[in-house]
Amino acid sequence: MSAQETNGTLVPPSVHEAIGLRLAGLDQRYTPMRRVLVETLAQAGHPVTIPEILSSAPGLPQSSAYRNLTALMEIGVVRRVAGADDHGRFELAEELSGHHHHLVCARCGKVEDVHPSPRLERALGEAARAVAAEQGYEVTDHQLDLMGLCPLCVER
Amino acid sequence: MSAQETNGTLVPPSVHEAIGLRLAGLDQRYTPMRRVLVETLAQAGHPVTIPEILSSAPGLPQSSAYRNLTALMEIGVVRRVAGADDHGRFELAEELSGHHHHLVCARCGKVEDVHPSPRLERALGEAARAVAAEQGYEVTDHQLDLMGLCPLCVER
DNA sequence: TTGCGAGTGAGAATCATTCTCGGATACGCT
DNA sequence: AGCGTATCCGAGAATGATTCTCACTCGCAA
Repeated sequence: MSAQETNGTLVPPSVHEAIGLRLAGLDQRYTPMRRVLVETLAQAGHPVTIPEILSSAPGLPQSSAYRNLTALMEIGVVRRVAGADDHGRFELAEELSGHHHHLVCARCGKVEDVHPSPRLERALGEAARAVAAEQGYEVTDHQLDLMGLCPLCVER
Repeated sequence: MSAQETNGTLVPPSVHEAIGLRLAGLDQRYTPMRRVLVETLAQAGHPVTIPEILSSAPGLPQSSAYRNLTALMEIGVVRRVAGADDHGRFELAEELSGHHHHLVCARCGKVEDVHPSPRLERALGEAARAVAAEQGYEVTDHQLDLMGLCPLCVER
C-alpha cells in the first residue's frame, strides 16, 4: 500500500493552501519542489535528515534542498530538531503536524514521533508555565525528548 | 570574590573523586585541564558553548578543549545538548549535576537550567514509560525543553 | 513580448568539529 | 633514581554539514 492512497489524511489540501498563502504574503512562491519537501516531511511522520530527503527524491540538488528548507523554516512551516548524530533533522511545524514529542534512540540516532495523552499534556503545560514564570521566561512551546533504545537496538 | 572561595558547595570533592576513578578504570588520567573543564561546567549551571569555555579559560587551545570534552563524554561525565544556534553546548551529566530540564530562548539561543517539581517529575516518568512501551522503546532518560523568550528578549 | 523578481543548480566558501603528529609529561617498574 | 611506555598536549590540517555566490531559467504581469 503506497502512502499516496491515504494521502487524504496525510497532507490535507488545506495545509498546502495555508503554506501557499503565507509564502505569497512574503512575495515568495510555493514551487513544486517546496511542495515535494512538505509532502516528504508530512509522510515521513518523524524528523528527517537531508540525506534521507535526497535519497527519497533522486536528482534533487543538495543546495536546493537546504535553501528551500531554510525558506520554509523562515515562514514557520518547518522546524529543525537536533538529534544524537551530527545531521540536522527537519519536521513540519506542530501547527501543521499536530503537537507531539520525540523518542530518540541513543544508539542509532533514529528519532520517532509520539503523541502525548491529554492528561500528560495538561500536566506539562501547567508545569511549563509555572516553572518558567519563576525565572521570568515567557514560554510559548515545549518539547519532551525521551531517550532510550529503539526495538532494534534493544536486541543486543 | 573568586569562585574558588565557594567551591566547596559548587564542586564537591566526591565528584572529582568519582571522575578520577572512572578515568583510571580506563587507563586515562584526570589531568588539571580536565579538572578545569569540569569545574567550569559545574559552576556555569547551564549548558556552555565552546567559545564560552575558551573565553573563560584564556590560553586554552580549542583542540584540547574538544578532545577533553569528548573524553569526558565517553566516560559519561559530560553530555552534549543541542541548542537553537549551530554551537554544541556541554553540561555535566545529570548524575553529577542533578536532574533538570532546559529553558531555551528562541531569540538569543541562551539555555538555562530549571529544576522540576517532584510532582511533574513523577508524571513525566510514568508517561515516558507508558508512551515508549507502546512503540517498543526502552526509555532510560528524558528531557523537557521549554521554548520561549528570556526576560531580556521579552522586553521587545 | 518584454521585464523583473524569485527560484534553481553547481560549485566554492564557511565554520564547528575531528584528526594528525611531533614533542612533553606522568605513572609503573626495577 | 632511572627508564620505558602510554597518555596527554598543542598547532595546524582535514573533514563534513551547511550556507553562500552567481549565472541562468522560469512565471507572472503590464
